[in-house]
Amino acid sequence: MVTIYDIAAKANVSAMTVSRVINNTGKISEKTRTKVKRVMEEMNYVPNQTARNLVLQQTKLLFLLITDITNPFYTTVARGAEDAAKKNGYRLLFGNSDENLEKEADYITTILTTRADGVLLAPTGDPSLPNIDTLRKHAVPFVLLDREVPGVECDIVLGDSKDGARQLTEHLIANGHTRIAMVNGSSSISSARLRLQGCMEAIKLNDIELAPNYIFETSFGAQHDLSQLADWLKQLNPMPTAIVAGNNILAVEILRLLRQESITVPEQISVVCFDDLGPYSEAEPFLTVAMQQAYQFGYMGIQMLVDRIAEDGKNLPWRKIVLPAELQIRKSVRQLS
Amino acid sequence: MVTIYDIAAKANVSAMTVSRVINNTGKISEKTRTKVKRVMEEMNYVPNQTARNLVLQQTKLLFLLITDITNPFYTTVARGAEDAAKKNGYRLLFGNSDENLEKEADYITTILTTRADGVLLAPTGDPSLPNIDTLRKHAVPFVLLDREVPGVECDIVLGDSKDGARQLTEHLIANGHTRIAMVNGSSSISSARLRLQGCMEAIKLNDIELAPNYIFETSFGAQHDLSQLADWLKQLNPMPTAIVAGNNILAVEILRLLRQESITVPEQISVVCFDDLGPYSEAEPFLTVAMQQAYQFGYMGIQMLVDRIAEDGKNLPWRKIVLPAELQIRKSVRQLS
DNA sequence: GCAATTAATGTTATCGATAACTTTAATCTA
DNA sequence: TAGATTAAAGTTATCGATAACATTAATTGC
Repeated sequence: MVTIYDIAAKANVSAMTVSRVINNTGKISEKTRTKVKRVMEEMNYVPNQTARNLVLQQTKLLFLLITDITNPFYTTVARGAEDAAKKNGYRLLFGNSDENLEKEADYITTILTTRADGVLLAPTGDPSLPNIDTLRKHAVPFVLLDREVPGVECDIVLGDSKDGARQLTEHLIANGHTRIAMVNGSSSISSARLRLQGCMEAIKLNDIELAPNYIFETSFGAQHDLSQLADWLKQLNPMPTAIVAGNNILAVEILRLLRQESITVPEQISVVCFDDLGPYSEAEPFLTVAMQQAYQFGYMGIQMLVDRIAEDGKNLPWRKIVLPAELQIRKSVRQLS
Repeated sequence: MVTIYDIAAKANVSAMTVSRVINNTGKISEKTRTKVKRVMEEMNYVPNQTARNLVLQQTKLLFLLITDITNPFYTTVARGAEDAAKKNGYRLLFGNSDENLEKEADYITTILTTRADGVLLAPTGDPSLPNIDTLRKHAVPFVLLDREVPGVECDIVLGDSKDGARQLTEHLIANGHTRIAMVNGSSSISSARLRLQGCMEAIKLNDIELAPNYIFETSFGAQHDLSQLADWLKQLNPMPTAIVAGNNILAVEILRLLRQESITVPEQISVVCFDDLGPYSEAEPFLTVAMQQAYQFGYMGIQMLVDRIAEDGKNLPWRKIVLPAELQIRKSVRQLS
């Protein structure tokens, strides 16, 4: 590989002069500048970022750790993050924790080792606290994504989970539904808790009664096995007329189960959920959802992270951005009577 | 940040001894090993990968450059790639060229600068040749993904595009279709060419005639604007009874257009395509597709790349893997009399 | 019991860049 | 025109690790 010294030798200048030309710093005569540039061209010189990182003590690398790479919500987040990173002169590394605390811990180690300049992190849930503490201990700037963690004061981008869930539920109620069930992610995840709260509030405000077993708690990730969900559904008596899914992935699983059981949507049961289903939903607009501004999650998250890195964490107060969710009415809710 | 020297000082040994403990090399007495390890624990030591990269002349970083991050095919590829990278002790950096040659060139520069050890590359098409030449010039090991580029001898993972397209078309013909149109990606992309060929072969073998204007060429990416596609469709006379889409994204766009025009699928027109639509297709199995082994694309691609890096490009012959596509019959094809 | 091994550790140079300081030559000022 | 200033370079040290070689102490063999 061609180094700065090879260029220096061929151009008959010192390495420092070459460095100055590359970085446009210091005073360089036009003559040597063009000469050095020509030699760099000739020799196909590419700066060694590794060496630069070492001396500059920064990598210009940010890390985005998401919990489910197959979820279009996170794919879109990634896009926004990528664009914002690029705009700010950073590159972006991705990781996927699969809603798994150990994988998350692994990635945190990777992040420390990689010496990324900062992390945009969707924690797996409240138990992520030790992992986040590791970041803090090593003074790695980070911004949380989508989920709050009790005990962690930091910059964060959230969706308005409570309000979104309330909207979904109100919509069901407005369509005459009163037997509303909910399939939700783990209660150790702040957004899952808020979605449940939003749902319950709407129900209470409308003087509806809800049996406790109408709420099923599982993981936000794809289910390997639908049998538990199936058992839960079968045991409900009377059957709910509508199900609120805590996110898009759970909605897909519910749809899959209902197909399997030959229960039609929305004729026999209505289904709504949080988060959209990606490009496919445009072609076959079916599910009624509370749509989140996924791209903005990523974009603003990275923006806050970059600001935090620039401020060196000194005087900038913690910032919290809450992005509203918007009800997108489609065809998965039946109008009752 | 704690360095190897801080550990050395506190443990009363040399930096080299610490390095040996970290890397489990050389001979170290059990006593000093445990002492050093304890000090590392105490001081929260994390090795500086940047420094290591510099001296070892490798980054243990691989780069995956895909052409569309919103396409579930590539998301799944990414998963396979991530798993394979991890298994081989590498980390993976992603990039998204958006089917755009300039963005691709940008990423190639990033890759050179990052000093990634290798690249798994889905080229935007035949015009990617100069970008690939840049990689070659700098001796960066790479493996191509999904698309061949004339003039480039290298390791490559492909899908059997021709056969897949043939299967799709034969399926349409078997269902009584004879007026078959195709919406395809750019003919500067090898897989698009092969898919067209496969389609044509099936048509010819069955003595069907096909007007040239039944073939519409566009980009494999999402269309900003459906009007061109709409114009093309309207001008067809007679209307086709079936459309073969060159990939999943195009199929979604076609479905979107047909909805907009109130043309029902499959009643008025049948639609099939290459590549599956991700998890949703399980919940709402609708489109008949030629399913590709996306995960394997990524997994085997990285595996080949790692082998190539290990062999230092010397004696290993170029390898070409062709993964079959499998017809997945669902509900978007109408049986004609 | 003493040279020859071997085990355990230390020293120095290096990777490729940049920061901080130094040197040389050219230009300016009174 | 001498001394001060500035422009345009060059030198040396450094970032944090590891490779290669050097050193010391302990153990072995005959």
